[in-house]
Amino acid sequence: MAKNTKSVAAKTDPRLSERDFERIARALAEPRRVDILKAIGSKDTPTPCAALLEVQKVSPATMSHHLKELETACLIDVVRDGRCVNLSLRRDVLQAYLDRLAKI
Amino acid sequence: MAKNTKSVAAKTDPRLSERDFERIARALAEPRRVDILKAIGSKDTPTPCAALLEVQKVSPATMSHHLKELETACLIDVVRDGRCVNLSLRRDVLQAYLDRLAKI
DNA sequence: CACATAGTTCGATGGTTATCATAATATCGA
DNA sequence: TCGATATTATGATAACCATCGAACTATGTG
Repeated sequence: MAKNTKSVAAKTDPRLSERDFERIARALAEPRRVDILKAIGSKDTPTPCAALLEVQKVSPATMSHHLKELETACLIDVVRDGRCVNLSLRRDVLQAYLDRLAKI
Repeated sequence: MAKNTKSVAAKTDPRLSERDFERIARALAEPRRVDILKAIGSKDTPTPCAALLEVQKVSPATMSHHLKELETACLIDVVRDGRCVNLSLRRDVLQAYLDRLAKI
């Protein structure tokens, strides 16, 4: 997982590779993942995975799958804290994606 | 096809329904369709379908399929002129999608 | 009318993926 | 250490979708 994370540059002004760009587009193509992003982005503090499960009606396995997709697309940061996992939105990456699309 | 086209408001400041939003996201998830959009958007004048086929290495059937997806997502306007079909990018819809994503 | 040209539709095929149940892993508290 | 909690990995299933060839429609040209 670290392999793909590295393909996006540092937190400020990330340059998206073609692969990053495609991954982000595919990640955003699933409404459920957009909902998850919205939930994560609505708070300033990292969102616990468990909190997402209370809102989204999916199994933990499915949630884990979606979170991995979002992480692979570099759209979220994933930080483990004991048993819990906290998610935060990478607004810089989202913005980089929007900037790229706007150039069409 | 007209049914879905109507769900997007007039050319200025289109309001995207949830369905529109999801359709656009799915349309953009396919790199080939993004390439097609780029080609269409790179000119100020409508792009003939045949011109796209010269660049994109897909069969006419596949091209037709992708164009339909883009049209259904309201991302392009399709105008028939005799035997030819001319495509133009709906920048207002693309921008509406970007605006919506930026609110996450 | 006969033929060519430009796209579309249909059906089939192979690949991708969303979903879940179950099992596994990891961490914390008693 | 034992059991509970949180998440992840695995394997299976079903739905979705990109692609193409072949048949079809519509339009222009001789």
